[in-house]
Amino acid sequence: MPATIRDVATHAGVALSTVSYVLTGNRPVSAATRQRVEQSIAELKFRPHAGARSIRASRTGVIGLVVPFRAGTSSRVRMDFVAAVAEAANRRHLDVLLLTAESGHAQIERVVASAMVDGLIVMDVDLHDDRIALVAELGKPAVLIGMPDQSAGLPYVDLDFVAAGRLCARHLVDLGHERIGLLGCSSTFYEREVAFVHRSRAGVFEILRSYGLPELFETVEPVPTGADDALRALFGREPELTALVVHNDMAIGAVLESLMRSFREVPRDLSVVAICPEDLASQQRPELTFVALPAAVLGARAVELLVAQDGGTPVECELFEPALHLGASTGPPRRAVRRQP
Amino acid sequence: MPATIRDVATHAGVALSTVSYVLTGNRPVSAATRQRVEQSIAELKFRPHAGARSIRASRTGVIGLVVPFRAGTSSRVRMDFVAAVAEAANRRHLDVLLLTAESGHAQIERVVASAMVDGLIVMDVDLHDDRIALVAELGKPAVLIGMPDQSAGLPYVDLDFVAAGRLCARHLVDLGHERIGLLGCSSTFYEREVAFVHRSRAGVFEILRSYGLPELFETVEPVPTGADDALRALFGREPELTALVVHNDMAIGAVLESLMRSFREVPRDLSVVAICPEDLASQQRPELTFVALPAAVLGARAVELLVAQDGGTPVECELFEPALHLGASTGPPRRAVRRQP
DNA sequence: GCGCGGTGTCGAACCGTTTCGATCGCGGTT
DNA sequence: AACCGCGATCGAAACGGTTCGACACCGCGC
Repeated sequence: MPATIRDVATHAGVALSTVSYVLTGNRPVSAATRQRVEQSIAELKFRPHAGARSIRASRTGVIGLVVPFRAGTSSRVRMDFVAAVAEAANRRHLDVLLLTAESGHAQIERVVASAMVDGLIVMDVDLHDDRIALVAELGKPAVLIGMPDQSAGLPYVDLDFVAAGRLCARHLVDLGHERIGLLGCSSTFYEREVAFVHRSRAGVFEILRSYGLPELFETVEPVPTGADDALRALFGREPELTALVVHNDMAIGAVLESLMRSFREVPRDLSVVAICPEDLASQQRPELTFVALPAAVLGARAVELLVAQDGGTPVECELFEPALHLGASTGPPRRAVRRQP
Repeated sequence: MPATIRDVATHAGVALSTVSYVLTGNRPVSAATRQRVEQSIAELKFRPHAGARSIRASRTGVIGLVVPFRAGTSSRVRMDFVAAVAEAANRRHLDVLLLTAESGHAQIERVVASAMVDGLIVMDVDLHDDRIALVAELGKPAVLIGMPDQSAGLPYVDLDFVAAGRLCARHLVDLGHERIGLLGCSSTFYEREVAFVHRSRAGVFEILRSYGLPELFETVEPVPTGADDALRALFGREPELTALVVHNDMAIGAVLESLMRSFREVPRDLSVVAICPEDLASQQRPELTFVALPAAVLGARAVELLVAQDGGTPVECELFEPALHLGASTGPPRRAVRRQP
């Protein structure tokens, strides 16, 4: 029912191939002919059939976004990434195919092997991620969002979470804190060795160790009492706790609320620094000192690295330098002591 | 480079068309032949080329999910819907193309006209939504998530938000509350006439009016002070406020926290009932009395209505009956008065 | 022994596009 | 006047599948 390129050719009185050249620009067409063809295209409301096109052109204009929606991880950061990738793709005139199957191997393989996508962006990367080997051997352009331990030659973009962890811990140490706790994501993240949670913890611990401070760490589980439980455990191990690093965008609000309920005032009784998206930090009371997680930038950058690969550009990774933004949630401990490493 | 159907045919020693029949099942094939062909398919790791297939079969196995990521609406409910649709689609062996362009007309038209999708699911429907006319005249199967004022013959699934609003208000009235406030979404939602926020307000107001109670309403803007501002405005208009309906999944936590900061205890000083996803309600302190927003069910149902349309089933809409779940956040006001309509 | 219907398989046409090689018309050289 | 070069256009062959009509083969009843 819809018009085909043949209909356009007939209507414009030219050869079918000429229409194609107008469409693709793969050969020069005289201005007069081009105009006639374009008019016919408009009149017939012609749209090239994406499938037919993909078969010869061997590209689809679609990128696959691998983002497993695992149960209980409806994180807001993830959503920011998806939105950023989609927007960046649209700017490049690409569409986005969502690949959300939980253990997505079969889906990834199918979608690539049947030529539905030109490339892949893989989110939610683990340190040892068996999807990486799969994606690498599929031979399509691909970019990881998140730095794995070995990337099998795939490019990645990521925030330098080790540096982010260091930044948070050092800021608190510099303020004079000696008992600093880390609240992370849910324990399943650590068991699965999700890259970013591991790295931020490594960065925090590195600083604490270098100052001879204890490595206090608790996960925050995605249950109603998660924040309460974690804080109770932390204070149980170290009653003198004076500062907190929080790397868990879903739990930040609950942590602050839990502190309020237990009558600990931030930052008077407890300093808090978070690793989270900027707007999330500025929505809290008090406004947080935080290391920004620039999901929009990373997502957009991933798309750009992906399209660059088509151009044959050699693989390049990008690790973004984190920055600490001072807010109203950190200050010196009650009895400040400045330490030397 | 990848194997084609011709390679498989040669390898298996059968005609090309026979392989196709094994693949599609469009004609009977003897068990012996089928087995030989399947073996060849496996050995050659053959995958039918999706584009080539789509051209004759005139279906792609992809559905388009229209979900504009408008700035500042990174709502968690939206994410739940996306996840639910994706999961339901996967179960049906369909893939999901994300259509997120902000004013998506051009993108929707392009994707449908170039035969990239077999059907559309449209989220985030407004009362008067000009995308509906567009989608309707494209002539592809489509399902709306959200009930518009006129659906132009398109089927929709939605929670009955008017009934949900009534349920919340009536529950509070039944408990004896006489000064009930409604906290809605951001004002842009009401200006755009997003369907669900309008309907829930209509339902709440309907009950309040029928009991002769004042219609107290404030929007909660997506800014750090949004919840504080809204509550201050509400108490400014009605200092005797004893109950709250909250329909804003992004603000619930902030509202509760703001109440706590102003030393109002829930439900002793103020009853709160929310319209939100179940797990969000049970994550709050105290656990909320709420009307569940069953995103997973609605999303899955939308996919089913979509695939049913291919079978030529006549269009059917589904409006889900809301249910009130009692939690610990509602109770009688300090001085209970039971009212008659 | 022969025609019959039904099953399985084959070859060829077709889907809508891109792309290759060839042709055509034209102005400028020699 | 014949020739060359060149840009614009054309026709036909791909691309990787699906589908239609025909045909070969089989056991069956007469």
